[in-house]
Amino acid sequence: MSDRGAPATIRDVARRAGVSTATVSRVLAGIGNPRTETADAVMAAVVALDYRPSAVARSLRMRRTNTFGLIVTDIQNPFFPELVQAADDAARGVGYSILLGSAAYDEHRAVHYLDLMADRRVDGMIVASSRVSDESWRWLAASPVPVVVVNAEPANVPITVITSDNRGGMQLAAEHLVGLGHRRMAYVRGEEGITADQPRVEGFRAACRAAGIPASDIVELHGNAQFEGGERAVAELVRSGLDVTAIACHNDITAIGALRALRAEGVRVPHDVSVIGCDDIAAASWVVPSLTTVAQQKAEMGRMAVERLLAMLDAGVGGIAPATIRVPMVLQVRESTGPAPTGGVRP
Amino acid sequence: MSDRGAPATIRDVARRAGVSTATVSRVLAGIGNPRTETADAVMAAVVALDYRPSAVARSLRMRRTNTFGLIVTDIQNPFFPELVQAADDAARGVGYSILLGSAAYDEHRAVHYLDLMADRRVDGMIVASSRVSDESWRWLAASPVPVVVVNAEPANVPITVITSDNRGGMQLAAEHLVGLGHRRMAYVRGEEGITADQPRVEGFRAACRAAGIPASDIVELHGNAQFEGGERAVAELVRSGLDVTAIACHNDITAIGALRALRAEGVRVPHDVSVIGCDDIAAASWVVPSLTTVAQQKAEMGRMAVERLLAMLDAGVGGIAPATIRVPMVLQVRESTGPAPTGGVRP
DNA sequence: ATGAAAGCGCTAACAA
DNA sequence: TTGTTAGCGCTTTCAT
Repeated sequence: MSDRGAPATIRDVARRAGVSTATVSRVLAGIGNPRTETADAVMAAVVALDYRPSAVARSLRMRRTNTFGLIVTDIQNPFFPELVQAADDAARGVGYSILLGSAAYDEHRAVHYLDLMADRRVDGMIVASSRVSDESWRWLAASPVPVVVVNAEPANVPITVITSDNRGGMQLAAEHLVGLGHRRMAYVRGEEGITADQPRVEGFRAACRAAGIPASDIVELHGNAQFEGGERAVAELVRSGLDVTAIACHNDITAIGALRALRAEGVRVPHDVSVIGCDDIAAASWVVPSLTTVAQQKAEMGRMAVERLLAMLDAGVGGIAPATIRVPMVLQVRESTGPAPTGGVRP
Repeated sequence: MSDRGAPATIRDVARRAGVSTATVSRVLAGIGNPRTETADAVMAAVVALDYRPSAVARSLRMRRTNTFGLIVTDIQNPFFPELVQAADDAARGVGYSILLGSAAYDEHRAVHYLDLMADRRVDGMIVASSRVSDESWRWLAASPVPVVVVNAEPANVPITVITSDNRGGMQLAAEHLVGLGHRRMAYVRGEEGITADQPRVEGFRAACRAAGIPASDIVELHGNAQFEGGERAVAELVRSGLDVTAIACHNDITAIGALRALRAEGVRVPHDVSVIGCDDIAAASWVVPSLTTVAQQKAEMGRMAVERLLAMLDAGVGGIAPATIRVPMVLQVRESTGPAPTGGVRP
């Protein structure tokens, strides 16, 4: 066998096969026309020694690591795992791996991973985190390694961005509700300053306006993009006696919090009030009633990010100009939305 | 500035500072007593060139990568992200990074990552996936790099294992239900062959037996550790008219499926029937009623796995004997369990 | 078709 | 205190 402490090196293989290291390298890479005899000897030695070429040494020599860095806002946020999986699939398919960093909503950690990935000489980076300082965005944009930003939109920085069409998505949501006859509605916003917050609420309002609904008929509530935020905001709304027939939420987690608050207050969904979310996380189809939502195409975005990176690598320096790609969202109708009741909230 | 194509190397720094590369290396590593003058010159050059030591070159030279591989069954399964985050936190704290692989329930992919991580010369591996062949387990156990297995129990292989006390956990669940007066109960099992399935159902039955409940009062149903499995199994149970006052489920996702089926059939939880899950995923507190469950200490396990790896590294070859560490589970009482009704399922 | 040798960027003896 | 030098394991000219 092999494993006597240190792993076998290419020299061990060469010696055992009675050839030079160059030949071993060539045979393994499928370069040139080695004599069958030679190739066989090499392969035999490889098997006998359980030889695995060191990716470390190869990276040093080749000046590429075949690795992409991927930084996400928070791997515990159910939005990200699907993106990560898709990116990894796409990368694996072309011989790349993903080095993952979860910033856990902390800017310092995001910076830590930025540094880490630079140190590790990743061949490209995907930054799917909005918790990044302007300074870091500029640093990234100026970096010689290809960078793709996902679901964040650094202002005034020339960098490639792939993002869901948040505005268009929430327009879809509003149109869906309006189509069901809703006119007096509430909108629970996400956290202040979060990238998607502004475009989403704007899209919602724009579609309402287009439908002839006065802006004053839309009441804005403040959530925090978390379960508790949605729960609290909607509980207060109900207790304050405001009568709306539909509630749109910044994201699914907020909407699920809203569902719970409505349930607690004895408001039936969708009979009395309709609820719509955004993102389409797994739990959206688990809750009762299951949540109508506008889905982000997470897998698609993960795949696109990797493909873009590969294209940039392929094109070399300055080959591909930074662009912003807006991925459409798609309406996912489930049980939590229905026709507007003719009376008020509590018939 | 710096970024003129290739990143600065230690030689660039040395030249600019007017010293040798060895001195740069020492100053940066804080070794020896460099003259202030020298140190200053080096640091100045480092800053000027935005020099970042190449982790690749360092790894080659040091024969360690400061990286741990972590393979999970499926990053999209809500159980894993918390484990991953905790492992990463623990690793980062001591200068290590985590190279993540999500096997997506596919044995081939698991093997792919095993190979990948061996090629990358990770300093240790955490395998949190039960979808690994016996052959791979043996290969891992024989590997010179430290390995810790999480939540899987390879048979007859000397390897370090950290696992939740599944048996004890489900005993807690049974005791909780029995304490509430339940005697006729159902248990929805997980997928056949899944590691935790057997111990969990055994623990449940053992506690029931200890409470004097005849085995025939416990009806076993077959799920698949997914939402649909729980939903289907429980829907059939209700329609077949079997009257139980409590349903224990292999995991939370199954239990959430069960909740939905009960709701659809008009069975009230916990008034008519109590439901208890296992794992404690985030969605357990989002559903209505929120789910009583037995929590796995995922973060704790992630942390322990890294600590163990570090200890093994520290101890050197054969320093620490393989052991199986069983982490206790903890009962998390929420809304889905309550006193057994005096009548049958439908009062 | 194959081998010798240089070198990727770093660290660690060993010298001075 | 600092410099010189020899690799770590691989790929790739350039010879042969």
